[in-house]
Amino acid sequence: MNTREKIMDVALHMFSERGYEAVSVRDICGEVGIKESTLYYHFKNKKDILDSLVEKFKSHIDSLLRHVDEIDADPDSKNDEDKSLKMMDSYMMDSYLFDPFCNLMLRLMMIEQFHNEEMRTLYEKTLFTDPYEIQLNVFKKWAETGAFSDMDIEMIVKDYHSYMTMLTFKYLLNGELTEKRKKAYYKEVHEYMTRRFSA
Amino acid sequence: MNTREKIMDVALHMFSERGYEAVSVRDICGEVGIKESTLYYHFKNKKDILDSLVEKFKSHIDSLLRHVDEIDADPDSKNDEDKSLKMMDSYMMDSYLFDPFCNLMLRLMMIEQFHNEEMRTLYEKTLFTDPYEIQLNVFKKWAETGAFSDMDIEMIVKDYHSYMTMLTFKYLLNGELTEKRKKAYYKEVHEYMTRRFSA
Amino acid sequence: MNTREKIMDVALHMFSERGYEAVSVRDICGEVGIKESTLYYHFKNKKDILDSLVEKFKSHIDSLLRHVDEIDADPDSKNDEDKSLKMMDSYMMDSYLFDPFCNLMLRLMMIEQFHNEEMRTLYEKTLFTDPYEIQLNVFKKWAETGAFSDMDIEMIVKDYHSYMTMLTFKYLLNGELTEKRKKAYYKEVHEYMTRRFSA
Amino acid sequence: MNTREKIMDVALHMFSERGYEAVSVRDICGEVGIKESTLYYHFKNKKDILDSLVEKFKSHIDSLLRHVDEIDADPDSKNDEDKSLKMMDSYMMDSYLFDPFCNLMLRLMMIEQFHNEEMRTLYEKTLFTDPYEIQLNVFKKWAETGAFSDMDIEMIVKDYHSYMTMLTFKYLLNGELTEKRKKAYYKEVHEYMTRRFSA
DNA sequence: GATGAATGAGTGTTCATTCAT
DNA sequence: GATGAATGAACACTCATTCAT
Repeated sequence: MNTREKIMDVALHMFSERGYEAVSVRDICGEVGIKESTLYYHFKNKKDILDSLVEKFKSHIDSLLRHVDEIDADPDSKNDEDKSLKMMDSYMMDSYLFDPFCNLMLRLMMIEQFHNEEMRTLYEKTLFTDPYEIQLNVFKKWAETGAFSDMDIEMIVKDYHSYMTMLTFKYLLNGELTEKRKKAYYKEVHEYMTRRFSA
Repeated sequence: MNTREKIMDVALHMFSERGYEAVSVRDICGEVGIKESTLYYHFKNKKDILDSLVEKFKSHIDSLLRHVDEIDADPDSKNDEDKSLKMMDSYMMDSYLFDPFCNLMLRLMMIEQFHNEEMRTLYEKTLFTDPYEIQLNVFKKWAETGAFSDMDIEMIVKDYHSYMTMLTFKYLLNGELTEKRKKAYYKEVHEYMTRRFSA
Repeated sequence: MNTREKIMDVALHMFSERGYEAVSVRDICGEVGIKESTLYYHFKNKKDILDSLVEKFKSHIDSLLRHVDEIDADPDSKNDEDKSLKMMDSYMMDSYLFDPFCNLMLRLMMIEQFHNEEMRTLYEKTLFTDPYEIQLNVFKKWAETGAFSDMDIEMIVKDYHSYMTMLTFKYLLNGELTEKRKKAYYKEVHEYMTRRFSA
Repeated sequence: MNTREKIMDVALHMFSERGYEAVSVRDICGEVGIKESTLYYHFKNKKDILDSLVEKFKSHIDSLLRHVDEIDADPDSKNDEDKSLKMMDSYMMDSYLFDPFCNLMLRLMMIEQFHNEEMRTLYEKTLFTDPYEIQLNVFKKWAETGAFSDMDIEMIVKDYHSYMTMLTFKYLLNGELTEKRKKAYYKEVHEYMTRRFSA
């Protein structure tokens, strides 16, 4: 990890805990182990660090969304209930929420959304709009296997989406992201899946 | 509204939008229309404003929880499906979330919870623990009318709780709390209630 | 002299010697004997000090120009060659150029005029336009005594004006304004006056 | 123009507009199109750029003064009133004042003279002492043609000198050196020459 | 109740300069 | 010849706070 990456890493950890404004350039540099003047060789100003993080996050989720489409298009996944479930889990958990970078970005967005229009847009898209869209697609594929009728899909997805969203806020965007919290989240997800879709 | 109350009001609006640290004593005084030295007549220091807000919030929700118990204990509400539903609505909407003071406090807690233990505790209690507890009680009372079997209650409450929580984050703790967002929230609540509990 | 006036005084001395940009707020405060934060109680920012100086200078020369008009209108000064001469001297020396505040402001304007439109306008007005105008008026009054024909006035004033301007730049806006330089200026003025207008 | 010359050229333009201290090494390099570290290959430090400019200026005026002497010594120019006039014009206009390099150096000296002894010495010499000396010599040569008596020379030169000095400050060391200003200067010079010396 | 004046510590940022490559 | 990366010192300015009035 070069200096520029180190700065972004440290900054994200601090921003996502205390908020952008409350973190000083001094704080970041102290943790990275460089002088403040050095930071300004790598970034135009403090805002530029935030912008770079947002840019990185955007390309992260772009490649993620592309990846999700590819999985959907995978012929092997058809007629396979299990795979669909795994896709959904893995989509939510591994990529958006469990990935350290994305998880911290989501926290940062939660903090900043109240006074930063760009952050709010991204926050809504990332936590509400995109997940619902993806989940809807997954369930539609699943329905093609005859698992449930088309008529029920919207309701099923809405329930599923709200349950996952609640768990996300409760376990993954709250306190530190410990293994314990991840497990608790994982356990509740599977309880829900079993209750609703197995048997 | 006297000066002390004005300070708290202005501070809350600013804190809940930009976070405690990012708001300066200067900002608050400028908006209130007093000199900074005057603020220190009314509050020991900046932290004291935050503490006073938290104290006010705590007594707010205490009286609220007492109020909820009273309603539950109201003999007229028994055997009355409709009233139970209204209680639930009114609990969520009028008190916790629609009340301007509480809504702003919840936003502040969302922002501060990541680095302030006291705020996190309050945040979890107010948005996850307490609501679930209350909702569980309401559904238990409702079940006594024979509306649904005891076995289903936990699942029903969990689904209900997650749906309301998701809607809260999506509509009431996101952007400015406009009438439009309130209406959208209200509409989705009623759609859910109808789908699940009527007929 | 209160703190605000002290700041302006010290700032002017420094600005007029090293230029506005080259003088730091630290420099000024160090000389005044206050902390930098105190300066910002009295002035909005560094530029505000400069603006206040310019404002003070403008009202200075405004009252000066009014004063000059009054002298012109003084009935006792008519038909009195000597008085006219003294008026001219006193106008140039006592007010614009010898007055410590104005002299330093002129130096500051000399320095800043090359990159500051407002300063350039003031510089041209104060050193070229206004003096010529005043001198022309004085000579016109003088001509009414029959001292010289109307036809010659323009030439006489132009010569006089250029001589005084040169002496100003050579003696009063060059190096420190010492008594020695004042005397040298004074001497050359009188040599010129004698050569041109006596006998 | 090689890099070293480019740096000096850009630096002079900036120094003469905003003053030495107010111009940063960054500013210069940005305009030249090199990195700051590169500048230190060509110059020891920032001061070295200024010193090099001063050195260049000194050799400029040295060769200029030699050139003036040569013209004086030119046998063809004797007994030729017109040529004398042209000499004077060309001395003032073409060399010292109209030449872009010298003009900018004079501006820089005007700015720096108040706090830099070396600059002040050069400023006085270049704008007051040398011109007067040269003008005196020119008029002496001219007087040898019988154009005017020796007794008047000093007065004539003083008047001429002060007029030219005033015009220099008014037109050539004020604002940007545009063609318009050059023309205005030129016109006033010729008006003066005609008024004083023709017919 | 409120304010004018002050302050030490801290804010983000720019400065001229160095040095290995 | 030129640059990428770094730095200590300085920059203008804001911070929460104090205290006499």
